[in-house]
Amino acid sequence: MEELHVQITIDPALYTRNPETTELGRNIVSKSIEMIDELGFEKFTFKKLGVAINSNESSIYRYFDSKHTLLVYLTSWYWSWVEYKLVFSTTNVSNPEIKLESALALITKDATQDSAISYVNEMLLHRIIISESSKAYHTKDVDKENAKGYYKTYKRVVQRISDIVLEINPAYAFPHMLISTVIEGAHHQRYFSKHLPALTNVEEGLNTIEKFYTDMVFKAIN
Amino acid sequence: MEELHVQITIDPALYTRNPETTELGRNIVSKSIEMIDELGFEKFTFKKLGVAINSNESSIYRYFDSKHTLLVYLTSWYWSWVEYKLVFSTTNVSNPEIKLESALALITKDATQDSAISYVNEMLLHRIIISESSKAYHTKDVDKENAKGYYKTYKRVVQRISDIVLEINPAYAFPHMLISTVIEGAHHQRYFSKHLPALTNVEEGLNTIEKFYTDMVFKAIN
DNA sequence: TTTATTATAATAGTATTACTATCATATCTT
DNA sequence: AAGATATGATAGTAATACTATTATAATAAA
Repeated sequence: MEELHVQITIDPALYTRNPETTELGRNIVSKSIEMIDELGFEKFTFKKLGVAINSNESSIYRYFDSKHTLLVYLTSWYWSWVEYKLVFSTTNVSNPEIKLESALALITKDATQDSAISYVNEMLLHRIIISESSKAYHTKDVDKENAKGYYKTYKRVVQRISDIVLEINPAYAFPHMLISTVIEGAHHQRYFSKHLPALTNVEEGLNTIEKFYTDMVFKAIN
Repeated sequence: MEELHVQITIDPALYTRNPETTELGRNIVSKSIEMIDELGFEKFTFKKLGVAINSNESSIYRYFDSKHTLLVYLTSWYWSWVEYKLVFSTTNVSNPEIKLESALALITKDATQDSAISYVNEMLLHRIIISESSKAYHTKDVDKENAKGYYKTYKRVVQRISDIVLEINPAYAFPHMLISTVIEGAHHQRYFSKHLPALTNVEEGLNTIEKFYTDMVFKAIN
C-alpha cells in the first residue's frame, strides 16, 4: 500500500488534549505503541513512557487522563484506520460478494507494513490489538464507557461489514454476530498460533486464518 | 442437573497449598469467585478478600502465590468441570453428530445453576470466565506459563471436542480452530449481548448463541 | 500429656503504580 | 515586550502486590 492521505478522526472523549496536533502528543502515541507491544499493557506505565520520550509523566497526563483511555484511544485509532481501508477497498465495487471478500481479507489477514501515518507503526498497533485490545472493554466500566462512545468506531466497522452481508442475503438474521465472531476469532487464532498452538491449526504461510473465516462466513450466510 | 460426585483435579503448579483440602482454602476459592464477579478482576485484591473471609492477606498468599495464578486456577477449575460434564454427556453415545451437538450445547449455553461442589458457585464462575478469563492468558508470560501446564485443561477440552468433529469428518482440517472459535465466540457474544449489543444479534430467551454456533459448526465441517 | 509440628494471624515493610497538585520555566502568539 | 499557553520538575498520596518476621492457635506424634 502506498503513502496515503488518511484522515483519522478520534472522538475527543478519548483524550484531554489532541495528541495529533503536537510533537509531544505524536511522540506519546508513537512510543506508547512500541512500549505496550514490548512490555505488555500491565507493565507499561506513563512514567516509563516519559523517560523513553524524554518527557515527563505529568505532561503525558495532559493528553490522556489514564493508561486505560490511552489503550481505548489506540484501539479506536486502529478501527478508524481499518474503516478507512474498508471504505477505500469497497466503494465502487458493485458485486457484494467481492466486497465481502475484501472486507474479510482486511480483518483476518496478517498485519502488513504500512505507513499511512508517519508516527504510527501500524504493524505493532495490529499486534497490540491482538494481544491487548480485549482489555479495553473487559472492564467494570464498560457500560459507562460505551455510553460515552468509546467503542463506536469498532461498532461502526462491524456495522459496515454486516451491511455487506445483508446485501448478499437480506434475510440473514445474525450479521453482527457473524462479523464480530470473525474479528475476535481472527485475533484469537493469531494469538493462539503464536502462544497456544494446541488451540489452532494454523500453518505458516498458508493464510489459514483468512481462508478458514472466509469459508465460514460464506457457508453461514447461504 | 442433580448433585453429582465430581472429582475435579487441578494441577499443583497452580497453587502452593491445595485449597480444596482446608476450610480456609475453600473459603478463599468460594469468596474470590463472588468478589471477582462483583468487583472485576482489577479491583479485586487479596487484602479485600482477607477482610471478607475474616482472614489475613498473608494467609491467602500461602495458597496462591499471586492474584494472577488464582485466576488461572479458577479458569482451570472451570474447564475441569466442563470436561467432566462433557465426558458424562458423551460417553455411551455412539452417534458422533449427537455427541457434537451436546458438546456444543455445553460450551455455548447460558450458565445454569449447578451444585456439583458446594463451595463453588458455578454460575458466578461462568460469568467470570466470560468477562475475565481472557486476562489469564493475555500476559507477557503466556509462553512460560503454558510450558508449566497452566492452560492444559482448556486445551484438553478443545482436543476432546475436536476429536468428535473428526469422527464426523476425518478429513476436516481445522477442528481446533473451529472449536476454539466457538468457545471464545460464545463467551464474547454473551458479553456483547449484555454490554455492547451493537456487536451481536442475541434475542432474549431464544438460545440464539447456541443455535448460531451449532449451525456454524455443522455447515463448516460438511 | 507434653512436645513437636504445622497452620494461621498480626504486623510491618517495600517498591511500584496510577495518579494529583503545585510551581517554575520555556515557547509561542499578539 | 507582554500575555498566554505548553511543558518540565518535583513532591506527594493512597493503594497495590507483594515479602518477611514473629506470635499464637490448632493438630499430630512421642
